[in-house]
Amino acid sequence: MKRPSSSGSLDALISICPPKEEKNSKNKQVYSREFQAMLDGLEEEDSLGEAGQATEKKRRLSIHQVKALEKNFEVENKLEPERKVKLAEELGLQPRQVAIWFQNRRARWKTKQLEKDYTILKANYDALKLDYNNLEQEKEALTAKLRELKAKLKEENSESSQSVKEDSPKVSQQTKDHDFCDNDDDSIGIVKEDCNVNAQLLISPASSSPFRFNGSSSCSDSSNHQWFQSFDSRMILGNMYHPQLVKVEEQCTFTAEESCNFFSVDQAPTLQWYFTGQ
DNA sequence: TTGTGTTTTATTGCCTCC
DNA sequence: GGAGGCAATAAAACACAA
Repeated sequence: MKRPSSSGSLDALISICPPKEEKNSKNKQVYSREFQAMLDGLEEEDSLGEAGQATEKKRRLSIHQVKALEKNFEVENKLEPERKVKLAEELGLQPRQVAIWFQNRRARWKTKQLEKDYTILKANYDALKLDYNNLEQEKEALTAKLRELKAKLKEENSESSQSVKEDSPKVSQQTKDHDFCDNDDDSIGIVKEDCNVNAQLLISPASSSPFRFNGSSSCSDSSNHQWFQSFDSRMILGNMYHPQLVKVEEQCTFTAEESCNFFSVDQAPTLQWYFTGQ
């Protein structure tokens, strides 16, 4: 027994021959109370040897005892000394047995609690993972869309520049003068006033958080990178969107020339395939 | 019936608190 | 220093398939 130096030694001796307990919990359920009491009496006699000596045998608590202990555990999972003694008296157990039962019960409860916590954490993790996967898919879809748009833009640019060259070299020169991205500070000033884009972007319905961009974005900087940043910030703030998207867009780099042509005053209408007419 | 895995009861050793 | 809590573990009791 634990701590034999203290009161444990007496408890140890007594607990070797615990009071009335059924040998088999099944018996308790099968027989009547009176008959069971008789059986218990016989068992108790059995547990004491012929000379009344204690035979060391571990015994399970009766269903009744366990139920009572469970009830008490529900009320308070720790035992004050008075409660322990009272409970022990009520159930015909040694206070030490009650204490041990509570101790073991607390250990079981803790294990179950850990399992519960693990289940909850795992569910959260799975949900997050699913969300992440959806975002990844969304990211890929957007990247593909961007690539497609860039290709179309390039195509349009090459076509229009060819036709302009053929029609009038003077107009071509004018276009060049107003070009947004000639790295000239003055030209940027012009673009600031004129460059205004109304775009509507529809994201695939498979998206976990489908959003609709309906933006009017003014170019405030010659850097295409920064333009995309402000563009995305609006989307994120307006749609509670995830930050990953910002990263995606930041990674999708237009070359300086591409972005310049994109916002060239003269070439704004070349995005007609992209606008919805709103 | 028996082997094996699980559950329950009890012990041990260490730690903290008063 | 004693009381009590906890983790780890032993051992008995139990459940169950083969």
